[in-house]
Amino acid sequence: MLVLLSYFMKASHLILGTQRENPADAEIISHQFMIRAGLIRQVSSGIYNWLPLGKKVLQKVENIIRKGMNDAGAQEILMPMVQPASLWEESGRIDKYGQELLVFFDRHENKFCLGPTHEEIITDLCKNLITSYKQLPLNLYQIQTKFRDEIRPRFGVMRSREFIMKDAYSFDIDKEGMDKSYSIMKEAYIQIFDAIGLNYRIVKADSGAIGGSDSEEFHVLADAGEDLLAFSDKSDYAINAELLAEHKESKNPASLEGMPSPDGKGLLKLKRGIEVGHIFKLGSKYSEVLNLKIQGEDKDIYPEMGCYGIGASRIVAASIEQNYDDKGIIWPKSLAPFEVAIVEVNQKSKEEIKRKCSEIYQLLKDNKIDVLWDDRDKRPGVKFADMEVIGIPFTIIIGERTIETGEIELKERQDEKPKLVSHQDLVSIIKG
RNA sequence: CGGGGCGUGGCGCAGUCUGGUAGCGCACCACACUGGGGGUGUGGUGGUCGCUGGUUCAAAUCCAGCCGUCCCGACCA
Repeated sequence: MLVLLSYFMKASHLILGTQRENPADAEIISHQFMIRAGLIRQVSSGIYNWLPLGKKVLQKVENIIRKGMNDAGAQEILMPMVQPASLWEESGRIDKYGQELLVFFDRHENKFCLGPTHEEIITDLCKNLITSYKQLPLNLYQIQTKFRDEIRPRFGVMRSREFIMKDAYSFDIDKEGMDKSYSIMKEAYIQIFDAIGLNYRIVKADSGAIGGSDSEEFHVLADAGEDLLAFSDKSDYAINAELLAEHKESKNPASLEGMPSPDGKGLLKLKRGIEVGHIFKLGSKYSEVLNLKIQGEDKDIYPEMGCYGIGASRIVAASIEQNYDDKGIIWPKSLAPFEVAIVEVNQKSKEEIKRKCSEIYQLLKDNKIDVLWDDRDKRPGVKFADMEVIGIPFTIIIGERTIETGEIELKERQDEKPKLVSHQDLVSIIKG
């Protein structure tokens, strides 16, 4: 019996955690809907619990990233969240990161910090792991919780202190190799963000505190974005507006609108974006300062490194900022916590309704479709509203109206009314 | 760190000015009705009013200090 219950993904057994009212302290859309749809609950400023539905979405993001990285030849590892501060002293970044680095002491009075990023750890790891140039090129990545003690965390998981990030690090014998690793990662990122299915852009970026030369950012376009991006209306020139403003000296980014594009083609247009990915060429900065030296063909070399981040938890919020309506979240199919919901209407009056739900549920399961069966003893309006705020792409409605006809009512998230489809077509329509 | 809010059951709020038995809506539990867009009724559960100290016969309410949290700014991915 227990096996049977857990096998069925029924709403009556699932912690949905939906709320009818907006929490008072959530300002932006994604934060409001993430709480109302039962994805997250706040623990402390910039620190969140991920509830079952939120965790499911997050896992979908992670798996798309994982596949893209593996396909590109990167190897997954897991590094510790707790790092000895001595490594940060060695790299000289303990001061540069400053208060954003959360420092503490263990019982032996040794100084540690919570990892905001892992250049130090991975470089140190490779000192023992990589001994010959023949092992290069190499790309190692992890998907893990990061902690940055933000001055002002805000907007839910958009700018939180604790967040889930994929970070990858490449090692090459020379600059040409690094350039190649960088382009492979850029290509992998394009595949990953295409697979997620959000509207995004790649822009030139500032390499900031991470250091290094070339760097590009991947932005999900959304009005709530914290970054301003500048595009040429005639070419594919695109840059983080803040960086361009710096080059132009003391211009504020918003004033760039309508100015000539620096590549000489067309005029600049501005759009807001949420940074969800960032790729850097680091060079030998970290390998030198942390003394990662490996044997080359004829002499020792410091590997040329690159690092590549994707904000997994931020993507969840960014997706919502880009796709929502007054009823709630609208997920792309790639991220939806369930692909389809079955809403059981008027369930008490007829035994056939329950039987029909069970039959459809089984059909979908057999076709590997991720389905939620809303079997709760609630009024239809409540169920519809919940499925809509959660943002499930399809809803199948099973009730007295169609129980006799054999047809199935299928409603897409953004449609007002359901369509009647045949039993045979159901699976192919949902699979799209 | 500067400026501005807010802290009262899980959520949204009233009550604070003017001290006198902690309230409302939603959610939750039970029963009945209801049953295709957040339904109705009856009866319930649940709160040291952020914390500490002070004033007072009496403090959610007045005073002081502290803490938490949100927004704007500086900063940052």
